[in-house]
Amino acid sequence: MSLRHAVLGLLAESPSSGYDLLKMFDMSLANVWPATQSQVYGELAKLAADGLIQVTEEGPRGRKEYAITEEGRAELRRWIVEVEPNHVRRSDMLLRVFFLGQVDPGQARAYLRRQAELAAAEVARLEELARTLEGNEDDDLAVYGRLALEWGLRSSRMQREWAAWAEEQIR
Amino acid sequence: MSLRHAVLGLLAESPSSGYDLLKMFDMSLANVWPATQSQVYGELAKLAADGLIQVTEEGPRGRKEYAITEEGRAELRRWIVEVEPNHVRRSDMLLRVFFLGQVDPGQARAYLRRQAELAAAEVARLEELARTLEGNEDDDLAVYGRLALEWGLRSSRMQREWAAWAEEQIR
DNA sequence: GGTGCCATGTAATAAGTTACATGATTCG
DNA sequence: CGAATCATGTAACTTATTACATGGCACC
Repeated sequence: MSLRHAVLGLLAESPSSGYDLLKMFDMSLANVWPATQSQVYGELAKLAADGLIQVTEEGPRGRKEYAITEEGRAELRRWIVEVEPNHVRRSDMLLRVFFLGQVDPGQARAYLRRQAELAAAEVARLEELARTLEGNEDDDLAVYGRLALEWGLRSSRMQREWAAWAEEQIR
Repeated sequence: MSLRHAVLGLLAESPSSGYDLLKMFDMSLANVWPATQSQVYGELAKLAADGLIQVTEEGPRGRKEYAITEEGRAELRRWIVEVEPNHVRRSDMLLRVFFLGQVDPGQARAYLRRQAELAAAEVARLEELARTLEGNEDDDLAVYGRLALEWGLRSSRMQREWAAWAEEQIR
């Protein structure tokens, strides 16, 4: 049920329309919890039905602005502090590693080299993103988003180094 | 479509029944691509219908042993070397980080401390697992599984250190 | 007047989880 | 003979993806 809490979390920051939320998903949550348009609109309807958010304004073109309710805020806090993050993580990148014995060693090394390159590119992308965000420490989302970004950086660097190490192991 | 390739990969190693595969999923792939019983049996039926695997033996209690076909092996190799791993990764642990401004700083720090502890426990679990597996380098799965295990170790250590760092940032 | 963006929704499909349902065989 | 384990399958539900469908408004 994390999509629900992602929407709730964004609305806790500021009232927004589905369209606004979609942009926020693409800009700030894309690396952590991507969501599609159809998911967002559907979830907004359910959250409103459950009283966790409300329509506060209707604008042009059928625009509906939603705001979080007190009940919604309580639910968000409960989720943050009481619900254990679910630690199951699927990785088809690692799944392929298990089966690298099925291809020849040259291909296996090439696969790992490619993963190292992708990770290096990701490090560059995130470093660039960090520069873009620099100084923008106004809202909570930006402050705590930086912590998440740092996680991404460390994770990508780790993957780059692991892949290089793993390639070495295949002889 | 990774479940399909996970099953194919295990069958490439040795012919097995659904029941056998389920145990392999729980033992070796649990951290990388978990699967449930109903998924495995369903996928076996589809793979057989598509000619990528075949029933090679019927045992007691309706046991059906499946083996990969040449077609299946080709598809597995194609997937390993030609299909780009999908790099989207959802993390409700990091999603909560974005919204830590919604709870008080003490709770935010407690959250990060808890994540550091969970990561430390995971490091211990994987180190123990590495010791258990030591010397067992007979089959490809064990050899390449070690590479995946190393990824898990590095990842958990990174997370432990990141969480400790992040907790420090909240003042 | 037309292009681009704002804005919302639905439908179909795929993937994953949980629960239900059943029965055979082995071993002590 | 009873318990544990082996063994397979189906159904209901939830979550996520992709595609379809529609139309208003602003600005040039």
